[in-house]
Amino acid sequence: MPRPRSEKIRQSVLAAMRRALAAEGYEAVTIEGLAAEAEVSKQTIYRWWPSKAAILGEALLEGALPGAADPVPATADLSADLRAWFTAVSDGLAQPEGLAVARALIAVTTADPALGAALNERFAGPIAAGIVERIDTARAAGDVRADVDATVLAEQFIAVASYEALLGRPLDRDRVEAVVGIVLRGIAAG
Amino acid sequence: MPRPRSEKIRQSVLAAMRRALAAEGYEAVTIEGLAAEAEVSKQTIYRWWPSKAAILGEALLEGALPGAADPVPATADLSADLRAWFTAVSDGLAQPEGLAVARALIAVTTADPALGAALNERFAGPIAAGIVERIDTARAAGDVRADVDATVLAEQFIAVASYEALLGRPLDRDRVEAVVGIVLRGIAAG
Amino acid sequence: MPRPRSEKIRQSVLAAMRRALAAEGYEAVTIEGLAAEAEVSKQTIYRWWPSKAAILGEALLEGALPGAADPVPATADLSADLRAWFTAVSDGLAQPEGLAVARALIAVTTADPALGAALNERFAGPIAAGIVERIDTARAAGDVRADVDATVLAEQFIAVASYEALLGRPLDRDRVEAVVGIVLRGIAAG
Amino acid sequence: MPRPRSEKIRQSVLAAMRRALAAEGYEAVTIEGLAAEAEVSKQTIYRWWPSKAAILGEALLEGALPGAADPVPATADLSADLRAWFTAVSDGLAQPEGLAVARALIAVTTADPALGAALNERFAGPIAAGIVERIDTARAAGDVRADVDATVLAEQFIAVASYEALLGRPLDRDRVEAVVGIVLRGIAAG
DNA sequence: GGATAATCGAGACGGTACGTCGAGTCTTTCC
DNA sequence: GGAAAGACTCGACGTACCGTCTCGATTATCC
Repeated sequence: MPRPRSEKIRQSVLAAMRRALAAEGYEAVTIEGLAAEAEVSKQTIYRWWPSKAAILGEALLEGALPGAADPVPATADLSADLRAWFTAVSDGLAQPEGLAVARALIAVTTADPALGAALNERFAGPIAAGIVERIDTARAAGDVRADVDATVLAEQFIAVASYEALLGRPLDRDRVEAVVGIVLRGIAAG
Repeated sequence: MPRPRSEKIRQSVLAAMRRALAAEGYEAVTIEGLAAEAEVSKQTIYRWWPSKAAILGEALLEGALPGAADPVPATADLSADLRAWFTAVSDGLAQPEGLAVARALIAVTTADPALGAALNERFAGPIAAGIVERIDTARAAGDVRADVDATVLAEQFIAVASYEALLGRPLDRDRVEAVVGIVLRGIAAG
Repeated sequence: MPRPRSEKIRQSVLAAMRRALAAEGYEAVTIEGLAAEAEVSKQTIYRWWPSKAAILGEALLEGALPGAADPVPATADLSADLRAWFTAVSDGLAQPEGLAVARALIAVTTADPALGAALNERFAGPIAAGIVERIDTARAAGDVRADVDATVLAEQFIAVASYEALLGRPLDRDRVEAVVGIVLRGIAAG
Repeated sequence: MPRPRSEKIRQSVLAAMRRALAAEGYEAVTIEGLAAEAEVSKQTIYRWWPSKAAILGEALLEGALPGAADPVPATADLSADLRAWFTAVSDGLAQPEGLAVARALIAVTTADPALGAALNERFAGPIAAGIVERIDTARAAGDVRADVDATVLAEQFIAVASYEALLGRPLDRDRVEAVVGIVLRGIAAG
């Protein structure tokens, strides 16, 4: 009997969050401002989301996520694949929205580590999984040493990307090359 | 001619910042709370520091900084040296204060990228320099490939440490081992 | 649609103002103190009143006002009537609250002449009107000279009362007698 | 042996007070502003004056005081004399500085009745004395009834002037005429 | 002609209040 | 019952003056 939650409202709040994120940065976003921007009452926001961070999480889940949208290619050439993928990620972080989103994710995590960890799991998890899978394929093909921990490696890429986003200093071609080069040699089969 | 600035007050504010950081996290720190904790008037804080972040910066410059206090050893064994250093850094981030400080640094950077970059330069810079120096020594000794960019490598370590601090998931022995292992093989001479 | 303004809060702020006025005097009244005393948030006060003076004005409009409560009697004896009325006014100013209110009115006026003039119009106006009316009646009865400006006369009484309130030196019987005596003779019909 | 108090400084503070009074009104005057304006240190002000009001008092004692500078004329015509004097007083209150000074006096009194009473005694006293003297002369000449209390009468004039200053509505020719007319008839000998 | 002692400028300092902002919660009315 | 509108409490913001407190640096006097 009760009136169902309005999907339109939900979308307009998430959209407002995405816009605000790019425009002012996560810390500067206020629930009040979001409500005004989305033409929704504060109460409605508080009814459906427990925190600003939760809105961010939902907004990211539904919007384009830099990195998430970049699946690791799987040609026969591991080196070229990683290079291509990492380049795509860097390009994503070079876009204003991509940078804003990544930073927002970092900001949330410093404020609420538990939630941050959950969000991270949600977003970085699949990315890491993609890399691990690609490495495993390469290992099966004999291109990668048997004792390499693919998880550690995936995290290394993610850490570098995250750090560069934090500093707002996206990696250029050369640095991508250098990072991939070092790591690849580190894991290449004897 | 006027009464000189009180060094005692300065120290007590910085100490209050360090205590608050460990106890509540950077975002939860309040100028008002700081003033109360340091038994100093708000006005005095506003007179000498332009922002919460500036206090943090100064507090870090004068207090123990995790990582900064850990110089890279320089024995004949590059592998052992990096392992020892990175272990020390990880241990620093496993301490509550070390973790709090690192997270605070990250939080500041998301809120004010320019200032964050400056602080980062100030703190991460010397650390990176230490690593670069160690690598160069190793290169001179023929242990490292000539074409390796030591700067990229240093940043890789810092990025990993930073990312782990962000997630509050300090590296254990095995992960340190894995990271150093991969990187080392990646740069090892022929 | 929104929740309506709370009348209870409004009353409790006005009451706090009246209490504070009598206890400490207008200048010593603080918005912060008012909020605490009325158990209301500062924000709520700022939402509804633009200034301390505005609260005072409203408080007076609704509370007992010395002088306002004393209508000019209208027996056949003009002299007795004015004497009785002016005695009542003096008695009002001899009460602590009456004195506090009168002084507050004066204090507001020195700080914000425009507002003060408005308040004065609001409070002194009706009083003056009462006197003017009584004089006109007397004039019709042939007790007062035709050329007397009743307005000037009314203001003379009010000015004396105001001045005595300012100095906190309420008029005693004899002075009331003297003032009324002089004025009455001055206006008596030939 | 010690260096004596600087008269120059004293004067410059008093001058600053007079200027500030006319420019912003008594309540808006701050010790800090006074110090800046007079190019004197706060400490020096606090050394020599216990309060803002004390500075005002001293400034008035030495500066031109409206009314104080207007002695009651003493020709043979009491009516003309009072008219002339009260006109002069009204004119003084019509000047910006005169008005500012009178209002400042009133403001001080509402804030600190005791000090206000003292200042009033100091300033209004001589004026009242002048009127009383003139009335007494007139009485001796048989122009004024024997039973008239000259003090009450003097205060009546002062009260009217004060009230008009408070409201910032200086008396014009006609009102001066009306006030003096009523009072004079009220005290005229049989 | 120094020594000396209070004056003075500058401004640091602990307070108190200012007026504003946003976080969350609550209440009313409309749909 | 969902939603808009906005009243309400709370806590922090950054600012302005208050009155007190050091600090040199600067004079007048008096030996």
